[in-house]
Amino acid sequence: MTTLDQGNATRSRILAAARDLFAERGYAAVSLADIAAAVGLTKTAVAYHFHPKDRLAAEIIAPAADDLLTLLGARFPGHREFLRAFTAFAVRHRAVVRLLTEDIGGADSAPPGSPGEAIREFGRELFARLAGPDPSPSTRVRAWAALGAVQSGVVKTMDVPAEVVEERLTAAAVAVFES
Amino acid sequence: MTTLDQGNATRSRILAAARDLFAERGYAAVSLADIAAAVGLTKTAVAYHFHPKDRLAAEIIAPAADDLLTLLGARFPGHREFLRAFTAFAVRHRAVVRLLTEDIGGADSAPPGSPGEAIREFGRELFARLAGPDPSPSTRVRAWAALGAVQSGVVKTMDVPAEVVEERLTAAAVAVFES
DNA sequence: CCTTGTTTTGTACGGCCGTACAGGACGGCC
DNA sequence: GGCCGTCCTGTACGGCCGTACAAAACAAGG
Repeated sequence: MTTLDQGNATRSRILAAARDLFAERGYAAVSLADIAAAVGLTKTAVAYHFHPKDRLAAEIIAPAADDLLTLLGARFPGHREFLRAFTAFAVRHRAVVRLLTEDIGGADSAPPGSPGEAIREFGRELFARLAGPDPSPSTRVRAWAALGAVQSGVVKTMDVPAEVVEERLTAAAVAVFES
Repeated sequence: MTTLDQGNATRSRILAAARDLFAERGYAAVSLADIAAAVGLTKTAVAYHFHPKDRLAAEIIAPAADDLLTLLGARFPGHREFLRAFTAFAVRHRAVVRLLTEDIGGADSAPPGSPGEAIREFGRELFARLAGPDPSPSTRVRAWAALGAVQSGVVKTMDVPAEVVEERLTAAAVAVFES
């Protein structure tokens, strides 16, 4: 805390820029140089603050991951309440939802122990929570469709007010799962 | 056609292997070496047949892109018929749907003229077709949710019989859009 | 047999990535 | 003043990517 925490400010700036870039291009498609250019630094400076690159993703995702963890830990009377809670979560963290679903968890080449491993676990757990144990093929399709509807609806409508998105998507998710 | 079209056979093998690898890992995450290893060749041999790498994606996508084009060219009495046709399309080409939606079209860094450019155009056109001209925020959310439901439902249930998926997903998509 | 064209290999290059390391600039503290 | 920790830069390395190019197998046709 020597230099009046000025470094901590740039840390936040890096974090914000990285979050935006990841949201629109995806994790793997954004290099340290890209982030550095967005903040006006060199890639080495970015690497100095976040070591290794995974820490960037981890730190950006952290709050969302916590929320998701409590969501998975809670119990719900039925699928409606669960879908309501999940949609609220997705809307609240819509800037990072793409990271949690597509990017990092997408490739199955993720080495064990990496953040991608935990994230794919999240996705499967979410599905299992919604579909229940030993789901039928039809239920599996419905569950994935419901999750996909929420994810797509959240990611593609960043400019729409959160309340509108949340309301519409809870209705949509429930409609899918009960179709 | 000198060597009895034996080369054309390996061409197909490469194509099939690449399609599978792309489907499970994504386009950018699969290298020529990976494909070559899957077919038992060197990456140079693969590069000989498909030059440059884009051609692989283009050739794999081609039939689906044609179908999509006719889908976009056709006229439908209402959104139900359109969603039914779109779901049928997605199920029929479910091995490459991921390529058309996530991977190539995902990054906005796609240089003009590349296949990614056309694919993102497809996605926007699809959305515009469903949402109609000058859609309200609510309609936008519903439209993206419906498309996302179909995509997710198709990609995540590769092992489920096509008829089941198609039937369930048309119902789901309609339910979303009418929610 | 010998040439021809296709297919596959081996080797090598340039580019971008994430990372390591040494050093410089700057403020706080003795 | 000297010293130290923080922040940032410059340079460089190794790795993987897609690609280019020369040369080797190889079947087919003269």
